Amino acid sequence: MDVKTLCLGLLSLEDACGYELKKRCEARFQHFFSAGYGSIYPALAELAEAGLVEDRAAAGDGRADRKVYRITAAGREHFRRSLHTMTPQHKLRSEFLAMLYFADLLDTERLNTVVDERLQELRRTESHIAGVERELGRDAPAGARFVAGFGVALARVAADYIEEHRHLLLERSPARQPEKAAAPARAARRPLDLTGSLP
Amino acid sequence: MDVKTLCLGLLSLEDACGYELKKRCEARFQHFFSAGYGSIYPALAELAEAGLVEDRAAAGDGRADRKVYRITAAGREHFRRSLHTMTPQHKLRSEFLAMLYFADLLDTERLNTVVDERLQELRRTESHIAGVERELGRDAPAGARFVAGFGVALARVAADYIEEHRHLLLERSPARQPEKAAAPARAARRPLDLTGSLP
DNA sequence: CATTACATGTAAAAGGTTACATGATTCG
DNA sequence: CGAATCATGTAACCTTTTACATGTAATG
Repeated sequence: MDVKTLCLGLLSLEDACGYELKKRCEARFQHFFSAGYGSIYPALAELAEAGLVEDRAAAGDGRADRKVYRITAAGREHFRRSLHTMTPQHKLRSEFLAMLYFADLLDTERLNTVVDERLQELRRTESHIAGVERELGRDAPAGARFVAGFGVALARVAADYIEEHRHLLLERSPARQPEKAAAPARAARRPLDLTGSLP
Repeated sequence: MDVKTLCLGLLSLEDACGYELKKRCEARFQHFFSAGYGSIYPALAELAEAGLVEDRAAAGDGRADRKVYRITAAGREHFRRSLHTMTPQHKLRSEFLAMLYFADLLDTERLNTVVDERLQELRRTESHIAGVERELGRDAPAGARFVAGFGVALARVAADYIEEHRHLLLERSPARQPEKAAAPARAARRPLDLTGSLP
């Protein structure tokens, strides 16, 4: 599901202009999807060209003029069909975890800064989604509640794991320690085979 | 951290050819990073051009000839520096969660299939990383153990949450139920404002 | 008066995925 | 003997990110 499809989905719930769409993405999907103006505006233009949405100019009383998009019957049908057709991916790319994998190469201060920042972000996310969750009444769509609950649960566990295990990252492995002691730096390298179970 | 930097990192642990690098990514980083040949081979070429790695041809006894890459002193320094310079991102893009947000629009069968498949994937991932973790001895780098433990913990919680809460997705919200009863389909739409707390 | 929020776009660049092209060897 | 594994690469394509360009209005 690309930004285009997600916009269509959001428009299936409520009319909006591009700017609002971005705000809604941030509010609801913060923890698992992001979209910038650079992808939203072109996406809306393509949707309109395909007849899946229509736009009407709305004079912003006070604010700037807006272009409000409304989904068409064809758009609704298209979205529903794409939900049934696509194979939903779930992709994580974490430079944070990649970095920690090489924790041996980081000095203590840097390591602590990075971990602290990630922790803050996770706690912020956790409380933000918890807030969203609270505002959803019993009559809110099941999906919205499920997704919010999922986000809270995951953020909490991630933060807890990091807090409970971060101390392990400071126990430098004996194999690399010698470098500090002016050793020739290459002689001590013992290539561990971590290839793992599968291939 | 792009594929280029990650390759450099892997080469800081052990010499390898492009093919091996991909296998190692899959084995160790499966749950938070992916890289195809289409990004690894060009990355290695660029690293070599920049003098951060060197390659020597290795006659594959039996197998095809390989190009084995070894990190240079400059490469080691570059990698260490980039670990200290970069701002580590953590990006999740989940079409799965996006889809569940719109669970109202899915028929029961489709919903169950999608959820079951995600669950299987999570359980596979969980046991795979747990396997990797078991093979890491006490002398393995702290980062490798931390990252594996993190992966197991998260995969477990994600799967558990889904199993415990999936039933909620089948309770269709009353606001959308009328569609089944041949209602005009648009009249009943009550646009809930889910904009959320922040902006 | 300055900054933030509202509002819409474009263009270039970066990056990754997919498909293609090729070939040896091993395993069942 | 056919399939899977090992092995290297290229090129087109798709998407997203970033930077740019512009302007109003509310807020502090």
